[in-house]
Amino acid sequence: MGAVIRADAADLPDDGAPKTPDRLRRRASRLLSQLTARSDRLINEGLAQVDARKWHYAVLASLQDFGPGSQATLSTRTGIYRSDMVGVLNELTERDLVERAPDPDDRRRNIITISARGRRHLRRLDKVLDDLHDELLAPLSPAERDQFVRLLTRLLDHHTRAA
Amino acid sequence: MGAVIRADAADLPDDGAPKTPDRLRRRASRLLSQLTARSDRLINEGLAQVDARKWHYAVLASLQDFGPGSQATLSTRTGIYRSDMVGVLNELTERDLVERAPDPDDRRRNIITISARGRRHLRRLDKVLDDLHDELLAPLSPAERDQFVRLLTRLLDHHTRAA
DNA sequence: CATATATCAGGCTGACTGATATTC
DNA sequence: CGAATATCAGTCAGCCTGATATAT
Repeated sequence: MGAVIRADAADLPDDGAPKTPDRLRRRASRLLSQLTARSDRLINEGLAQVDARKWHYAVLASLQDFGPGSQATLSTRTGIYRSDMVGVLNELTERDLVERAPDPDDRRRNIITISARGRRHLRRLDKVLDDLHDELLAPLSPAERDQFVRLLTRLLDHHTRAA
Repeated sequence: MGAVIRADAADLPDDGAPKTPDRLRRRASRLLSQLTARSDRLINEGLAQVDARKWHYAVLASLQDFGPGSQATLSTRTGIYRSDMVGVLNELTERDLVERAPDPDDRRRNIITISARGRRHLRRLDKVLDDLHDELLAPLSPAERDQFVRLLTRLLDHHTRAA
């Protein structure tokens, strides 16, 4: 056999294709959104089993760790949009996990307080979330999980401050 | 002064609150979804300036790197849902970036092919995306960016195979 | 007056489900 | 017949904008 005839696309003038065609798999933005989709589904399904949603956790933990606050305060603390906060608090008050009372000093505000039931519920949610995150981060060693969280935090901080 | 009176919440019996109240900031799932929101916005806005969306990139890159394929094939290659693929391909054909032709061998199928214009457009998109990812990953060193991508990939692989 | 707060109505994107007609 | 394909209709959550009424 003489010279091999090479006619496949890989030998045509490079028209922008990388040698290893994994640009689709290596784009951080794509990895992020795909992984987040899985993560969200995992967390949502897990929390649904204890009649909760991730917003519930965010609000309850914020109240427990930083004390009562107005809806606007909670909004910035949790990252939930002010317009979506109403619905979340409706769900939480329905379940008697928080109390929503008008602020006597500033009657524009509501003051949101966590209830005893809310504190109990929060402890439960923290356990559930620990397990779910164990599942989410299963392939990583403890050190790698730390590293991962640190990298995410640095990126997020950069993009929240810069905004 | 005798014994200090400690009455603030930090000294009450621990009711589930960690000593450092950063559970909200440390949950990988929350970091992921918040960072992804920023990332998606960044990418979408950047691509919008060249009349593109991220699905466009996914389809074009998949065609360029793996060759023509049916819509079902593209769907699995890109992660775009079969039901959403129709609309994406409509946008791409409108712009003459791909061609959609019935498969003579199996008339259920359409065969999607990238056009010369599509290849040019893809090169442009790759440059735009390089810049956008530079912005997205700005706070990380090259080694850290690699590490980040590797961690994301391992997690995503784990959760896609397991599914 | 401008500002802040809570609320409501709605848009847009992305992920996903289910049904249907056509073809294999 | 069952299975695959492309298409369409529509749900749902998350993020976000804008308007409004009320109070500061």
